[in-house]
Amino acid sequence: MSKAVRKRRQPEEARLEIMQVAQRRLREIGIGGLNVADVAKDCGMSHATVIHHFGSTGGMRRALVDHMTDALLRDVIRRIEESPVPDPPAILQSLFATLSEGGHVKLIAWLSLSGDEFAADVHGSAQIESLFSQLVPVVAQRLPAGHEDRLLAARRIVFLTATAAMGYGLGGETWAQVMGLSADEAAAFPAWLGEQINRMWLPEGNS
Amino acid sequence: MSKAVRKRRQPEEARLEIMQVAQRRLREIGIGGLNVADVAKDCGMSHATVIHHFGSTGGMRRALVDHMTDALLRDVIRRIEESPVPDPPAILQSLFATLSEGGHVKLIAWLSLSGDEFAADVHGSAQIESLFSQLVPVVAQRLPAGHEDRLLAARRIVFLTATAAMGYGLGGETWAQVMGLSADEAAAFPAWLGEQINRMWLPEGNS
DNA sequence: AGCGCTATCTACATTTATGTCAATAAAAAA
DNA sequence: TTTTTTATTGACATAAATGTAGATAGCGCT
Repeated sequence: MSKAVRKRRQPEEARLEIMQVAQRRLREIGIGGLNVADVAKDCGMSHATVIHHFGSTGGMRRALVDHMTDALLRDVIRRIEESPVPDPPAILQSLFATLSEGGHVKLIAWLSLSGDEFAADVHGSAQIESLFSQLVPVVAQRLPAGHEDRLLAARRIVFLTATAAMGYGLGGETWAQVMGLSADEAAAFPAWLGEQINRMWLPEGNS
Repeated sequence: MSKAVRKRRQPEEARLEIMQVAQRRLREIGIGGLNVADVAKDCGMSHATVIHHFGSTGGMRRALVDHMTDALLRDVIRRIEESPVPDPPAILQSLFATLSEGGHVKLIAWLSLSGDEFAADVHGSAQIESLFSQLVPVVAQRLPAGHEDRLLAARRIVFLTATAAMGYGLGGETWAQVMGLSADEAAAFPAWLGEQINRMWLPEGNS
């Protein structure tokens, strides 16, 4: 056995690479892919190095939750901010697209299946709360006077968008297949949902 | 150490008890709760017994996927069948409630995070496909002529109900909190969604 | 060039999880 | 009762994952 050539990184670099590899493995392999040995191998380093940087396997996983939470947050914020300012339909479509994207849904699913393992880790909620507290009024402004409580209605619309996006990202293909939607039709679902939400901007009544 | 008093069960009984305990552990502890040693301890038996009945840890987990898939299927079918026959809103509310319920969402999340581990295990899809192929027309019949393709619209409505339910069950509380919905308001979300879907039965147009 | 720091490595130790086996006991059958 | 069957068990064996420690080598600094 010849001695391995060492690739020495800056600590931040190494941590980042490990996080990226781990995230990819969570997406492609699942939770079973998150052991130090295999993550390290994928990074081309020894598992001792991973432990050096994160202290333990649990440390690595907690760091990954943080990393992915930050990424989710950043994506939501970025996609919302770069959309034309007062255009709720576009904003909601962005939100849907962002949340249903593979990696983010895996994070949510992982958290929901991890018991209390990462209980204290939903930090950043302050940031995202302030984001939504800005977003909700924008949506509310477009609602007609017919709604008795426009703020509540806006919250519900955003909430619907978020839940549908997560469900869509989680088991969308499977359920689409089961209930007879073609792949194309399933892919068109977000746009259709957008239209339906648009209809909520119309006055209520006329049964 | 006194010898343990053995409780001898019928094999079916033992398997069922193990499945129930494992299912509860998946709900309450997460994937980490699905090792033979701890499941066995919760059942009050030795881990060798669990292996005797399922062959291996993987065997136990595969059996659990089957067990929970069957339960999901049974619940969906039962709740739909016991609702007043041609009442789409009630049926969709039932579907939502069933799918968003804790245990079932955990199954879906687990499958989505398990890579190919249970690839060949979505059996029963024949049953559930036939179920939805009956359900969709019932929904479609209530749609107004305004819809160019009522069957497609019905599929989308059912699909929306299913995806929203899963997202709601998966991360509902968290997102509700983040976007400023009170617990009560979040709990009222399914009913609100039902109303919105009802509005889809109204004629389109009048922008 | 020489020095210090530390990221990285290999090799080992430890812990945890899984799987095996022969003995045993509970229940059914004879 | 005796026999047969097999669910159950404890003790052991093995495998897999995690963690530890000392040595080393890459890189910045002087």
